[in-house]
Amino acid sequence: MSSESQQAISLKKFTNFTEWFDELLLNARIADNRFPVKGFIVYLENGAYIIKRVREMLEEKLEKTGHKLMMFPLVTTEELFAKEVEHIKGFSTEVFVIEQKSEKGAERRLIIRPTSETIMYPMFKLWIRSHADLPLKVHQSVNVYRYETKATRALYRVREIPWNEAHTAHETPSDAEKQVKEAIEIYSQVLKELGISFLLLKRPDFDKFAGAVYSIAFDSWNPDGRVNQVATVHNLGRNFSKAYDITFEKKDGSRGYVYQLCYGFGYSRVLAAIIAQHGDDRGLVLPPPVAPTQIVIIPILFKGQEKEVMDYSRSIFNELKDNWRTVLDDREDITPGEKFYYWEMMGVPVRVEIGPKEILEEKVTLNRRDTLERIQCSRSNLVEEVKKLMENLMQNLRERSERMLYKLIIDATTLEEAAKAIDNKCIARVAWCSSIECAEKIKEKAGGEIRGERYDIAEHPDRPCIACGQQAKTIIYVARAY
RNA sequence: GGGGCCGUGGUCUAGCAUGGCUAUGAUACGCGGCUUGGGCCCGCGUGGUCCUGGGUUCAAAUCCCAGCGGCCCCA
Repeated sequence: MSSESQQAISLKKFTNFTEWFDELLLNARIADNRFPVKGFIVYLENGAYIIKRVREMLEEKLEKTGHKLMMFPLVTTEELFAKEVEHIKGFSTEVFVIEQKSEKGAERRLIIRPTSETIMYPMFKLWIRSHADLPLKVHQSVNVYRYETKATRALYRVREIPWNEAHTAHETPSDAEKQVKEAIEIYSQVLKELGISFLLLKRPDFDKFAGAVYSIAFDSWNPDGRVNQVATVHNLGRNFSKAYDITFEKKDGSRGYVYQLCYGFGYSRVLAAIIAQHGDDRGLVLPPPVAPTQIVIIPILFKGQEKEVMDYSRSIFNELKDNWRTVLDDREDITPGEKFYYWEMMGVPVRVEIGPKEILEEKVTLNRRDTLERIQCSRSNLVEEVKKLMENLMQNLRERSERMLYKLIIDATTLEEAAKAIDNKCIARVAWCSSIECAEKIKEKAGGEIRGERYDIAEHPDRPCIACGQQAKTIIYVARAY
């Protein structure tokens, strides 16, 4: 299929993203945003299923690399929360607080986690005694709570955030550096298996995680041009271990503070990225690994041949159901055409159509959701064909999304060009001298935020700073963001 | 943080400017019939705190104020 016709299919997604997305969330049973508290949403069966699958994919990789699953409390205290100065500065305005009054009138305030450093690290202090206890790697998939002051947005900016957070402690800076690489590899793998393309960016200093030495972020592209931060990896250095007094005895008998990392993977934002990057104007297009239904069988029932078609459909169903999540849509009150539209909305990767023609020729007709192509397939090698088709579809989703990412990146040499690119829902790639003054100027004139420089590859500036014209130090990406 | 637009059966929507009839239509849903290779058609039926609260008025979905919620723009 040509890129022009692919574009045509996805017109509304690009021209009116918000409406397209919000309608789809409800129609495709992903989430219901009508819960009466701002920023809190209900995950419907398909959204909840996809998140569950993503969680399984991620947790499997975390546990294979030695991260232990634990479950920490929801709350911390004001005292614990305040220990790391930068951290409390970054989060104090957006925490939810439980005010608790005892019968005697004593008051106590508990902080609901906006992230779990201040909950885990007091425990790390108890657990870590010597180098033999290191590295310590733990993770949990939980909701965290942030009182967003900006407008909230279903999946993208919520106040109850489902994510996985991992926290590690290490002996040396180089061990910590290695851990950064491992974390990035794990997240990259999961996103790759979902076909989500992203920019791996080192955030500028002024935008790093509160309390981190530096922050790496995964920014996925979005049809409306606003990048979607789906995951982050933070090297905390010894900022937290000093605040929480997490020390260990080294091999030489001396004591030192541990080096720490924390990294998080946002399930609702990854769900949003799956929908936004792969979906088209007919609805969801789901990567097979996470699709609640991977194959739907639509019998085409002509009068007088109902039994033959249903029998054939059932036997095809039996051949497929052990390998894939398969549904036989035998509803009798709606037409096949209506079923086609319905299951396309739901993003089912492969549709099998079975009518009198297929029975006559011992075939089935397959229809792939990504390109909407029909493929004839003989019954004898059905399972093999479907397997190939699923792999092919997954690869196409991945490549298609990546092509779009690179299409959206526009090199800009002037602030006007950058502003134009961002206005056109693109990501501007510009040279920057690294000064705060120029960062502010870029934000003001170009209308986007500095998201950072590439972490996965080294990009050397071949032109002066876009804002001041002086020697540039780095190539950065500028975009609007969620 | 500042500004703007908006809120009507499950969903989308007309009505609101200029207050006044049983709140419009589509879709969805239920029952029956007819059909079935891309949303078919016919009949009958169900479904409403017009976001919430207060105010103005003989009378409020409509005008005013506040709150809640959604969307957009700016910082």
